[in-house]
Amino acid sequence: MENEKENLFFEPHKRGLVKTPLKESTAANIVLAEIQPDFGPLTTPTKPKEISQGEPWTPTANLKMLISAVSPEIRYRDQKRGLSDNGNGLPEARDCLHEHLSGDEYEKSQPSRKEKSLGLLCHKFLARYPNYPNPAVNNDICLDEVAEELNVERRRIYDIVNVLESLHMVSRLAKNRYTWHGRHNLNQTLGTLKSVGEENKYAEQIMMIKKKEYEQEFDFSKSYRIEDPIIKSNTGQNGHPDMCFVELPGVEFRAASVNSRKDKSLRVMSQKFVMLFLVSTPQIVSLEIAAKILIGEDHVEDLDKSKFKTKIRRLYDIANVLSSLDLIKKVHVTEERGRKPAFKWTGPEISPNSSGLGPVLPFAASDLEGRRSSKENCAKNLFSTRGKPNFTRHPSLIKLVKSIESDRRKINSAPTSPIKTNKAESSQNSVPFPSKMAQLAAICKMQLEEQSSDPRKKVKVQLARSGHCKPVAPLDTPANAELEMTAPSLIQPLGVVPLIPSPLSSAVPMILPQAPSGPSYAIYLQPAQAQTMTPPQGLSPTVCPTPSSNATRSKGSTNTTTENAANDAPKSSASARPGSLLPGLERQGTKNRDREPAGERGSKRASMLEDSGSKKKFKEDLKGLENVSTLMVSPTSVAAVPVGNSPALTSSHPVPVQNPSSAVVNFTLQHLGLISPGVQVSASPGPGTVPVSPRIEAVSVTPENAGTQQGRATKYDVSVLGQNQTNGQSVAVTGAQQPVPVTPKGSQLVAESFFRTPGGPTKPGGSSCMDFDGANNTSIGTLFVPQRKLEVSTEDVH
DNA sequence: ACCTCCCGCCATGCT
DNA sequence: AGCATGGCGGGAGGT
Repeated sequence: MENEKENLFFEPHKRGLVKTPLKESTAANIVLAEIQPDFGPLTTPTKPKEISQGEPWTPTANLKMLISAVSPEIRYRDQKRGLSDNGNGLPEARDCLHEHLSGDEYEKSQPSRKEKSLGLLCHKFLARYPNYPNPAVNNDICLDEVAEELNVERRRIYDIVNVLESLHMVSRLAKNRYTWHGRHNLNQTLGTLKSVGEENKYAEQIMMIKKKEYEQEFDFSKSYRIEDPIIKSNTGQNGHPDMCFVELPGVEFRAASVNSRKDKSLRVMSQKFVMLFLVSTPQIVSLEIAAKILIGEDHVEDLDKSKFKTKIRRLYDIANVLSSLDLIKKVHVTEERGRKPAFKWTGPEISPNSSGLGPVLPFAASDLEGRRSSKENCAKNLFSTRGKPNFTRHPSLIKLVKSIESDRRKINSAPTSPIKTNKAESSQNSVPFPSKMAQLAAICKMQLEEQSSDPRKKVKVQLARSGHCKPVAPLDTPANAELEMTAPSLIQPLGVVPLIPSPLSSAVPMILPQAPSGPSYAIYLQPAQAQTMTPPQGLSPTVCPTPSSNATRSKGSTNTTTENAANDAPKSSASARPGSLLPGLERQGTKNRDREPAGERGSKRASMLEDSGSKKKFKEDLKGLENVSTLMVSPTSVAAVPVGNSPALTSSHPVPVQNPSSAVVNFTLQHLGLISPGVQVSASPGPGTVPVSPRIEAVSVTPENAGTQQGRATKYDVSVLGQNQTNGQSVAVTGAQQPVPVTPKGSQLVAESFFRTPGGPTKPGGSSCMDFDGANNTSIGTLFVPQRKLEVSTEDVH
């Protein structure tokens, strides 16, 4: 029943009509279909495949598909094989080919394991939907259809969807059906996750683990136990209950039944994993540490090797999806002991609580109880943990959400129509370009960069633009986003607002319909604990360092660099960029940009794009910077930290998180060797604040596969880095030019389906930054870092 | 030999 | 009972 019903819905991207249940019939057919598309795109603009057929997003999707096809990995493989099809690397295509091929060829054609990777699959999946979908359009996703179209088992789709769900990029509508939200909620979600992570003292936990590791190193006799008592103790005992699944209004799980599943561990793990990145200063998290922390929360005691291994496996799964989203990228941290797989956050810098959650909490607390029941339905399971839900939504919000949702549903259900044509056109337009591949690559790259960079602004997208816009919505969106970008305020506000955690204030915002700039839904989840909790930031200085500069700040520099590096492969294609030329492409690029402040991205982009040569160089430079910034290694660090350093850890009270956090961060960094003792890292709070400025003694980076580069080891001076960053930032700022701001942000649309709360953005507790500094100073003095050298090498994520 | 992580069995829980 | 979900870990491809 539901199935049928679900089937009836048509997915936006698909051509609506179809939905035949029939298709299940033969996989072979499916395969073929897919293949065609894949091939087709390269040569023909037309989209053959059924999948995207008419969708508005098709063009984009096609591009993405192509890009993915062109991905370094694939190319690499092709080279090995000697295959050089244009991007035919896609598995599906191969499958089809099989029939025609024989023997070796067949083997060659067979999809390699990589081709079947979750990351690639996720790319394909993401290619189907716009980053910023038009809420007015039906954004339903039918898992069955997707699985068929992508020619994968449904099980795989669940893996992807679960992670996306954890980021609120999709929400479950019903059995087999999800609604695509894209990145509209991403910033908020990340802000919330960051807040939660801070509350949970993840930074401290990370420190503790590292500390232990160090100690162990020194003390060879000790065995390395995965489990960390400390961690354990920290968790939960501190009075910090585990967190609950972070939910955003409008994004919550709709199907109660579905929602109630048991633990949804993958979702929870995903959120926690993301939290680790958000709270750690270097924003590099090794799988080992992540696994330990995640395990620690649940059952420290049980830790055993197999459990650890399983956790690692899951983390890889999650990491693959996050990588596809350009939120993280794989790197390696090399220590004396050896290399450890790790991931670096390449997503947007998030302001500490953009969502404003922290403050909100208080209310939540009251609500909690009442809400709890309802909440349970929705999310409780997510974060299973202990019982108390840390975050919840304000009742009023819930109501609003419901009404909104209902509206949205209506809208969605409404005959959407449209869209595809535009896309098709756009896609075609793009086609004209000489080298499609190049274009694609460029696009991809850009997108990646943008995406990764910052989300800060989320724009809502609305597209209001007239007419065709709608259909095109997705595409348009980007433009809008850009416009909004101007309103970095969303994110930045942090600085402005005093840390004060005014719960109320935060709460209020939520209710508000949103300001134009506001991120999409607001929401907040607050921990049940709120009571105990003090607003995280609150404590300390309210001052925000860089309010004005936020845009420029760190994020731009760091993230950007990273992204650039990551994306390099395609670079050559940059030329394609000319947005004007390619509507479709452009749009995509734009989309990505949305998140960020226009300035940074634009500037970056511009520079990059301008000439490939310079671009390349630029890229390299960035990369170097990136490496540095991210990793910084300090060979000699010192060690030991006073355990005491983090009283907070031990203490259960709601101590001001930030202080501890900052201290922790510093501590952590030092341990890691990322920063030298003298150096302090600023927490990144802010939207862009630059995180680290430590001097790096030596960094060795391993180039990613992308080809990017060369380089391996490079040493950077801090000062240099700083400069670079600065420059970059400034540049970026100026660069703000993003093309297109066509529409006024105004987005009235907002009202339609989404409502955003201004609050989130505004409230940010910018404080964290400040706090950190203070904390750092103090902590720094005391901490010692063990000597070790760390190297980080970035690799492409498979 | 280790790192990744695909694959799909099978438990869980809703319909 | 049947089906949708998704936990889980064996084992194999990659490097």
